[in-house]
Amino acid sequence: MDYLSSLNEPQYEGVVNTEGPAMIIAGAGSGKTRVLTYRIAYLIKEKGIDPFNILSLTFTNKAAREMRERIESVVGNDARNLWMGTFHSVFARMLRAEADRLGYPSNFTIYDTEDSKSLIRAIVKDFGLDDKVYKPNVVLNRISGAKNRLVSWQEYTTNPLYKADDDTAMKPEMGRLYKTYCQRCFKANAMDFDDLLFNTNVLFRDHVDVLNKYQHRFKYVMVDEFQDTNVSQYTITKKLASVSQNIAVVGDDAQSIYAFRGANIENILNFEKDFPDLKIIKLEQNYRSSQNIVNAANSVIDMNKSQLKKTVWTANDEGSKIELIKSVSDNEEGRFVSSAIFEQKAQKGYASSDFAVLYRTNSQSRAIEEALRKSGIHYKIYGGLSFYQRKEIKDLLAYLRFVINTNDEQSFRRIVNLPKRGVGVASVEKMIVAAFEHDIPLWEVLTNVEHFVSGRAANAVKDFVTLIKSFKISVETKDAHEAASHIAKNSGLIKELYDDKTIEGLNRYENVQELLNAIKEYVDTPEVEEKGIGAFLQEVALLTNQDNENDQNTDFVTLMTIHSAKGLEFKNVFIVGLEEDLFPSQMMLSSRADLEEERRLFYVAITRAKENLYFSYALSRYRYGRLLNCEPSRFIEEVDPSYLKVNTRYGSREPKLGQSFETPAVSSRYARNLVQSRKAQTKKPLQYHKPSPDFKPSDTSELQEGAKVEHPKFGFGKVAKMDTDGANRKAKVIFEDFGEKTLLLTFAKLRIVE
DNA sequence: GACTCCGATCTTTTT
DNA sequence: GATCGGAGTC
Repeated sequence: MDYLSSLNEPQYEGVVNTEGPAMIIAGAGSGKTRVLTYRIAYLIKEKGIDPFNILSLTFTNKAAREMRERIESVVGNDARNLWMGTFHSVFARMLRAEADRLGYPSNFTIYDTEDSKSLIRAIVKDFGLDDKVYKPNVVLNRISGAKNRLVSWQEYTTNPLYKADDDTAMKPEMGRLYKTYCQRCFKANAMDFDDLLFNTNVLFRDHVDVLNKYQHRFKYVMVDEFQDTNVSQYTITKKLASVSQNIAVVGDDAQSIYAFRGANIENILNFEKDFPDLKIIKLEQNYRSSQNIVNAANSVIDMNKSQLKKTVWTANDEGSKIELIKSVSDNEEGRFVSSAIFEQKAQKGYASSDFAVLYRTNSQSRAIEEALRKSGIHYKIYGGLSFYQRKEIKDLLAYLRFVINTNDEQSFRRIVNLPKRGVGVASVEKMIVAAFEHDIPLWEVLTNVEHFVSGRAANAVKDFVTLIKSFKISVETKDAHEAASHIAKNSGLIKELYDDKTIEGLNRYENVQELLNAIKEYVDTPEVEEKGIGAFLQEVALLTNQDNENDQNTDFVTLMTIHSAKGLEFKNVFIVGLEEDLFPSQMMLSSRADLEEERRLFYVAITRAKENLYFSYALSRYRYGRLLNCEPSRFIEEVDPSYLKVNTRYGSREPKLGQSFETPAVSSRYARNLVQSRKAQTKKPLQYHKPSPDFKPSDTSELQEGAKVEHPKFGFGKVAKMDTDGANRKAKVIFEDFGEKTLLLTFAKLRIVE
């Protein structure tokens, strides 16, 4: 019990109140991770609960790993059987076991965001829609938003509310895209990230016996960062806990910064409704930061209307005031930050690792990075492209994925002509369309390719199929590392990279070797029971950034976005780029709710600091290759001036405190500059047809072959062939200027000329 | 089918 | 400024 003695009163309550529903509202720096880990340790050690019956959910792999380590340090080996992980990894595992209930094979592929977007791009093209209107990003966000709110495509396409919404947004085909996207994922035996949660909900809804099984298995459920859960995630946990009622959620509404990806603060209110016997525990004492920092943070978050009542306080020293640094340019800002770090290290004996520079967008790291490098201060940038998103890594993984699941459309597209074997885009489209038209698996098309594609391409595909078949054999007989090495070598990927003697080529070659090493490491891990490629892919699909911990030098300044700094703390923190339109972000200013999310982000940034905090802004900054004028952020003046002081050592002119900066509501100099520079861009050649002045789409239900039609974008053409694909009627039209196009008549706006 | 050039786009992020 | 996809050319 000695580990419990270090807790304060509410923390102790949070640990020992294990029976019945509990909500722990944990202010910044109040020791919430500690409460969660001790709670699990308490369950195992003091209450004798089998770790097998405990489920603990987090949002990042890193958080899960850290928590597991901390629990292991208290309870030892018992922690091994805990179900602990991210929502996605835990329920992906569950779905693999129960996949047949949903009509999926257990070796289903997980599509990452890139796969999803590329599939959407393909569908938009198939439908003959304008990809300027239906941007992959926008479409995916819409689909993702629907799934996260548990709106199926069936509901989406029948509920007039969504239709009306999409019509106003001038995107009337969104429902169709959603439907087709789901169907094609299903056909490819693939789930995207949102499906992992959505389908878990479907599983629990339609298969009560499965739900029952897991309800009885998970007698204790815990959710970290509860403010970041979306409806889909919340519904899963609610259902799992509805029998035992032993559910504890931990979160802080003031630190909710992921609404943009579907997180729903309302869950906190719903939780009180769904579990009326709820015990609410508030952790309000901050152990992390100085009084000045805590007070300044409070003064900022008080500006937000929507928040739960909570008073974060600290018994720590008053500390020094926040220093405000003003610079002329982003480069000067970088120099000021690096010299401030240099001075502080020399004067106060800080290490480099005591400093963090936090910014709103990844692109801001450039100026800081340059300055630090010139001063010889070690630094590490977090974020940006992760190892598993690199092209060469995705290529090899696509081979592995395709060998495991030969209906994986996205992997197929990636590798069928890599290295070049003479299969062009046209043939690929033909084969994928054929799989749909005949309603057969993609692999069946490939093994009978001569019926669908002719000539050289067909022979190339035959060789490809033979190659994949040989890979299948090696996957069945070898462990993951041997099989992956075999595939990397015999696919020709390695050779292609090896032959590329440029620096980037060398890098790519090394990256592939590194991936193979990682697979070797995976195979050699004693706890891993399944050593095959399939098992490895399951692991890796849900992995992302913060993996490579093979850094020897541990003394470095941390550079990261505020989003990735959540959950971390540093002695000294610089918040840079405090400029209107950058932070708060221009994109976020369209609604009050969004401004409040930006403000919470600012709050998160402030509360990372333990001892010293610096605000910095520049009067000009390069963005998108253009030098733009900047105005100080409204957030600076929202901080109570009594906690601020101007740093007079830096900056050419003194910024004034307590005086309104006159921040414009929405449109600002940046926006104006951008609009003007867009206008100034040179003439854009008119490529597409201009519809006739009397253009009005005709009723195409009676459209005949041979009819002459006008398309608003492609101009005049003649209908060559009519076709049906399920419920969809298609017309193959040969346009005078744009050649052959297949149009979906349900969408295409056509005027029948004669 | 492969290569090259042009131009549109660009938040935050985890999975 | 850098990247990526599409269109145009051989």
